[in-house]
Amino acid sequence: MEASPLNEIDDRRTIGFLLSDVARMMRAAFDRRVRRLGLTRSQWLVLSLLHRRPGVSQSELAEMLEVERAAAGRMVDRLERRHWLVRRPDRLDRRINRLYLTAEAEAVQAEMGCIAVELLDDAMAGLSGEEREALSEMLERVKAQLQGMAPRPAAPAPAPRPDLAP
Amino acid sequence: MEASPLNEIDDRRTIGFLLSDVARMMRAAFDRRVRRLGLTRSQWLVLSLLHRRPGVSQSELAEMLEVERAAAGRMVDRLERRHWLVRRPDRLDRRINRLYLTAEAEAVQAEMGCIAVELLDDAMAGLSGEEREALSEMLERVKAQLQGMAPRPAAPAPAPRPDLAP
DNA sequence: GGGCAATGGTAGCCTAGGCAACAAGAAGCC
DNA sequence: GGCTTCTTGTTGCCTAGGCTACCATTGCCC
Repeated sequence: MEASPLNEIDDRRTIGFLLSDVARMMRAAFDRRVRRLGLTRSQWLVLSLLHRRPGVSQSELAEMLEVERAAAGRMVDRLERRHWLVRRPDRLDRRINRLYLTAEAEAVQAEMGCIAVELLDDAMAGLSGEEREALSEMLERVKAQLQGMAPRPAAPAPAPRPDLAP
Repeated sequence: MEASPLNEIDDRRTIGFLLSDVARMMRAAFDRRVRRLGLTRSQWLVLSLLHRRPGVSQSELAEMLEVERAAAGRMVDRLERRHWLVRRPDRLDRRINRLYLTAEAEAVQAEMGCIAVELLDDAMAGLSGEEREALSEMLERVKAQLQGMAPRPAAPAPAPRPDLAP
């Protein structure tokens, strides 16, 4: 690290900036490719999630997206306003909204998935298979580290992911 | 029946999601650590840039941040409103605003730099030096690839101007 | 039963960024 | 000179997300 030519900007080369740059550029590229469908990357993420788990609640959605409940709620607002999904009250617990895709959303969802895969392939074109493997493995480690640094809301439950099927 | 043998896309493990997750978490962690100073990560980025290049124009700033001019302009608005920087008109070109840090900003800038380095160190704690090197090298390659895919302002124009010169 | 804590969802305010349209100014070209 | 074109910056509208405070409902515990 002492070897870094610190005199000027090593800055933008720093992993932190690189990470945020790459993430932003990927989101932008995705949004650009799918704008004609009237959706964004984040919205597609919700759709694809709901496709595989119809009926989740907003809180569950938020947790799966790793996002605040408020943000998830607003996302649902936007998607509902455009008829990509519907909220339906839970029978037993009147606090809960259960979320279901509309037919059109189901139709579009798959197409978006293809686009996502294509984009990822394009973006990773410069990396070999092994490198991609290594990259995602390292990113997972970094993510785990960051999760450990996050402000744990309550219980630091170590392995609370047994089975969520009711 | 939490999908383990699921042929569906690995979802959250996919490099794309990992990237955006990690980037978001790093930004969040940074913001959390420096909120007491009244700044965010993005704002600090501007400050540190202006520290080393006082007098840049907004367009130059936008370019260095790799962000739209509008976004940069609003960032400058916020920072000016809180007296972290000042706009000063260029003598020769009345379109241009030149940007300069205030004294307080200069003072804070360094401290934030330390926090950034600390955070990065924490986040990367699980990676060896070589791995960090490899990671940033790969990210740079991905970024270059994405830049190549971006809508180049110059060339790709399909000549939407059917020659209006008489 | 009744009270209190936890949970689910919403609304308000904030930063951050994209895209598009525009005004003012500067530059280039007759 | 004047006309056209490019640049710089701003504004408006949009998504996206964080944080806080708040309401309604549920559950828990006594």
